[in-house]
Amino acid sequence: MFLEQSGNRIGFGEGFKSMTINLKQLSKLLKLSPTTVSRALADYPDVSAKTRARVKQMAIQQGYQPNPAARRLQKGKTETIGIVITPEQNYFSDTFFIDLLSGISNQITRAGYELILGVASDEEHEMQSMRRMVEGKRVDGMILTLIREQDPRVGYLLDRDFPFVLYGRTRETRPYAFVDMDGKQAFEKACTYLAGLGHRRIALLNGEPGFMFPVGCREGYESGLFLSGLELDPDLIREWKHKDPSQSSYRWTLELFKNDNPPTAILFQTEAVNGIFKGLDELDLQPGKDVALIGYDDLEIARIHRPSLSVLRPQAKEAGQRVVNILMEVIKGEDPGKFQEIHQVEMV
Amino acid sequence: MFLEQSGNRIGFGEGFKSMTINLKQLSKLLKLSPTTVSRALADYPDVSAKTRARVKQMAIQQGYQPNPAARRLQKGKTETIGIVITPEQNYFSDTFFIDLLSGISNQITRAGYELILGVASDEEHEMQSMRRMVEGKRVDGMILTLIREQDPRVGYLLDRDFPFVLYGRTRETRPYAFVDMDGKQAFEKACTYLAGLGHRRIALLNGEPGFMFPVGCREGYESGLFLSGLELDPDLIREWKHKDPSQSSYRWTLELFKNDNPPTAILFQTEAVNGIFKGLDELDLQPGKDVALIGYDDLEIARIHRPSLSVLRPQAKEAGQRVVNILMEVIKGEDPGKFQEIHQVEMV
DNA sequence: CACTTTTCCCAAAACGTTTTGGAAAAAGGA
DNA sequence: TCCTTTTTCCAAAACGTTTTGGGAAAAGTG
Repeated sequence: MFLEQSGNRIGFGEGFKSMTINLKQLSKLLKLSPTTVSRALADYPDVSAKTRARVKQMAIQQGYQPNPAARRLQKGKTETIGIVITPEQNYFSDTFFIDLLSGISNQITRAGYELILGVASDEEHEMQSMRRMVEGKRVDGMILTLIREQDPRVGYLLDRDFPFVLYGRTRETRPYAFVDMDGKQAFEKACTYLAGLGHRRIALLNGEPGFMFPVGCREGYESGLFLSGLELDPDLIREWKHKDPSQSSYRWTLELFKNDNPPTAILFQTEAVNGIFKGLDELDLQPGKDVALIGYDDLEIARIHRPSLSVLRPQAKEAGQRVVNILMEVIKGEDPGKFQEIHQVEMV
Repeated sequence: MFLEQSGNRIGFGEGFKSMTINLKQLSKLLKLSPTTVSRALADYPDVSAKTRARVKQMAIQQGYQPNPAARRLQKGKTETIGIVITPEQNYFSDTFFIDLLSGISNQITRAGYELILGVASDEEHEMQSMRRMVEGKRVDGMILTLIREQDPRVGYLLDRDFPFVLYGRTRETRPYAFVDMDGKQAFEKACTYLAGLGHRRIALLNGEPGFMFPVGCREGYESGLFLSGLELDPDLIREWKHKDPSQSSYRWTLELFKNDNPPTAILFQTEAVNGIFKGLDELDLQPGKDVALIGYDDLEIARIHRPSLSVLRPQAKEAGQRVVNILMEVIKGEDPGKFQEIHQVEMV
């Protein structure tokens, strides 16, 4: 048994592999018990101001960092939260998701937590990856994105009373926490705006059916038409599917203009942008001139290269931070039903 | 002291919060010592085949998973590896990076490890995030991407003998492990291919100076010109900068065609694609017809919507898997210098 | 049979924290 | 002064694993 092998500082020739100092070693240096040092660092009131200061100073000087594994074991918390992303869904076709992730990550770090990431190729692996995190006691909470109308993940987590927050919404009667963008309001605004410019034929190229977000967009679109006194033409609404080339945004764009009375404006979500441009190009229509376009998401393409395109820009970073703050509350035991936020979307 | 509060299975009304079973509880169920159960699960030879089978079956039946925190504390390994990404660099403008991440994540999961993610807005935070992981004993190894010619991260990790693998290369004399794409060979091939088609004026719109990858691309470009008997015209080489609009790929595209003897083909990296298209559009030049284009990276735009564009497609997913496998070896103590891989890039 | 070897199992220690439940010393109150 | 309260510290237990160092029983060996 050799407790004294600290070996710190009094340098060997080579750089020591992470001269990691212990609570025990630190306490020895301070001639205090580990208990006191631990409590000093945690600002417990039962350690005098003087020694607390002394401890903290020494801790900094020695570069002491509590071993996370030990800490987690004792506290019974992992201090990490999990997220699973799926490449399938074109996640990264714009800066939106990275902004969201950025907000999430920063806030998590600020809380001293860790973010662990799973990448799943499909719905099944998505669930599998999440179960590994939850059942393997690897996370204290989950963040869910790309929510479906019927989302098994939500039921799973609710069933076992596991903390989570949705970025988005789903059809579920039990209360749960979410942060969502107001797609309805955004599309309504965009629609009335276009109508105000004189457009009478406004098309909606809506996102993948099965997901929740397009539902709101459609509601907003319909409500916008109604408010503007325009009637809804089902032929001006299309839903593209990611996996089916015959129902791609490109195809649908071409289809839209086969109409005897073609649209003069199109509302869509970001993922459709390339298909739309390609389609318009083929039809010799100039975006912004022959056809007005308003897309949802802070699209790089739109911002830099296509001034002809209006966008609805969600504040993704802020939303990410909110998601984390809420999740922390839920982990603490707060009622998830209290946290249901719908954020407004600005039009640019 | 209440050791018997297992409370498993014999259900209460409500679903128990993650009926997490213990090694101790499991061993009690089996009437074995925790030691034996642990060793049975780890396939130690000193437990009989019969009990090993019995243990494993019970473990599965009870859904036993070892507590990661406890395991990590005891083993002195975190069983997690870290990566820091930066939104700045347009990381997500194409599927390339998500493919890389996907390969990394899957392989890490397969090894029973965890991937923790940092998102840093700039170089400074990038370093900071990495230090937190390394010095906070939160990871066993690091994966680095977007490597600069002079990259302080590499020096930092080498100095403290911490395991890491680069996706890319840097200027550093000490041996280190990396997986890189052969940008030189790819651009050389592309260049000679274009020359073979009769192009005599081939431009290079190269990536951000300071990063390592464009260096190889330029070498390949120059070598390709040489092999084709073409002479190098410095006026056909431009380097765009992410932060400087006056040196964007868009601006440079316009510039290139102010030349008395303008290019008939352009080589570039993916990030420049939008600027180039915008520029060509403005000049009334049709991509693929008036100007041949070859871009590096598996660009969604190119694949789906712009058949006129050739691409050099790195096998990002496979590369990600290799990075992880190599990192595992380095963590085991293998000499990093042994692992230096340069992957070929296919032209599509 | 007596001895050695092999097979199979286990008690105890260890990993590095935080928390629990005091206890000694100092301060306050009469 | 003596008793109570407050302040300040600490020893020991606990978190849930894996590893160490045997030890008892069973199986070979002569």
